[in-house]
Amino acid sequence: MRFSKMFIPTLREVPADADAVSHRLMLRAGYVRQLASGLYIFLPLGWRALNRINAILKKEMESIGAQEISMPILHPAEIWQQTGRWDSIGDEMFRLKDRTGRAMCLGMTHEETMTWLASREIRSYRDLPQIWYQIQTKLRDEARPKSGVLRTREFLMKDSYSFDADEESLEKSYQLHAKAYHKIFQRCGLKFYQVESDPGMMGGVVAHEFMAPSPAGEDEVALCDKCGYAANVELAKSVPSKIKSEDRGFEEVHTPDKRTAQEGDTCHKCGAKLRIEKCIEIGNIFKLGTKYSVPLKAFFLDENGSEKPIIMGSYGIGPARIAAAAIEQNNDKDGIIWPKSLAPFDVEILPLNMNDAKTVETAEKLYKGLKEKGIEVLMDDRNERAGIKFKDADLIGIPAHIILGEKNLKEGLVEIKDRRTKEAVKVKMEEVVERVSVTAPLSS
RNA sequence: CGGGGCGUAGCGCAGCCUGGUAGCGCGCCUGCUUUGGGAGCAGGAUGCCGGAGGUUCGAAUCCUCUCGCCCCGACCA
Repeated sequence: MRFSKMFIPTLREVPADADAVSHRLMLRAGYVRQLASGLYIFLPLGWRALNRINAILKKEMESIGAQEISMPILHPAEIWQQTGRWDSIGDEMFRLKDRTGRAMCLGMTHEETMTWLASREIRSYRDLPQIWYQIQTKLRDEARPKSGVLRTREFLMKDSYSFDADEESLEKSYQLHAKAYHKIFQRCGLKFYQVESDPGMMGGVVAHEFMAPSPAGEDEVALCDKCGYAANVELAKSVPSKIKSEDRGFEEVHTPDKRTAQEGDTCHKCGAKLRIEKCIEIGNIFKLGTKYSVPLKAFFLDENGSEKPIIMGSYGIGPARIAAAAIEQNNDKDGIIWPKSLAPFDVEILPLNMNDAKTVETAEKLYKGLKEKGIEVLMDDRNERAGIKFKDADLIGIPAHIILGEKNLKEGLVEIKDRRTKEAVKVKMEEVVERVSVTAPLSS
């Protein structure tokens, strides 16, 4: 795409309201704009990055046999009343009435609708197992939206739901998801941990969260570097350090079976010191059992003809959180440094002087050549000064820059620069396309 | 929902304490010059000072109410 024709409103100055690094950079680099508290508009660059994440999600979900469907986001109250969550969830649920006065709500998640579907369509053990997923909007009236795109009131979520005949089969579905999640986050270039977590309102027995370490995160994870134990501090098993508890004095009320792990505590498994790290929750997986299938009457007949509730699991990933976490983990003073798999474009061409015929001609040739190789190219064809192009390119964070300067061109050379290392190599014009197509990922 | 902060030009801010009819930087528009790290000169446009009510001869400034946004906490499929 041509920069001159694309809507990329970069900001020189830091918007006052943005605090988290990812939030600041997404605003400055022209990826998002805020409509209201907790409501974000994704601009062309932001939407491209999100779609790259979604493509990875789809591919990895399909590879474990999950089937994509699409659920409404407007739900009738009845199904939520049947599972009891209509009453157990408070102000966080957006509620409304339709014109006839029927109570409705906006979907915070889709266990109810998915289970409703299963209850109508799945009758026999022969229909199982199933995994259904969608990438769908969720709405939650958050008490406090914060940190840009990290905690919003409306957001996209990849949510999948497994339907199995028994516990062993559920375990398989659960492990398939865990493995797929590892692949997904690896492909997204994230540093992350899988940790034990509190099922919370979901009401299952087993749950894990996928956590991307970042100071902007809202969660804390207790990690043992020695034996690999990792859990959300909310339920991490740990041995409190004596010295520490004495320091805290008598104000501290000890509740031994339910305490939050703290820095300095020791691992209950191996006795080594636990480390606490702030993290962004980028995904979670839950074993739900029959919590939803029983109230919504999602039953099937087993081999012996006896009626049993479907055993369920549910699994979520927040694409916008992946994007934000990737930025949190990959940036420098000049801007974003996208992992190659998530960048809105593979390479950016910077023709420094658009008034120089040779520069323009070469840029056009490279632009065409790269596109023919299936490489996503952004060409900064604006009639701007070199400095502005460099600054914007660094901000936007496309991993590779091809720099066309007059002097180099006279010798038939162009520069290929790595956004992360800032190292540039001079390459013969004719070799550029070949060279870049080796390093840049073809969009897959 | 508790605590704190902030709403003045597209963005960042000053002005408010001590009322007198709105300013700076960047951006934007025009022209010329410039073109390897956010250019120079010359001209130009832009404000319901978040909203409502009040005090006053006079309100961005003082008072009351209200709306919005951010941060801390509580909360959080």
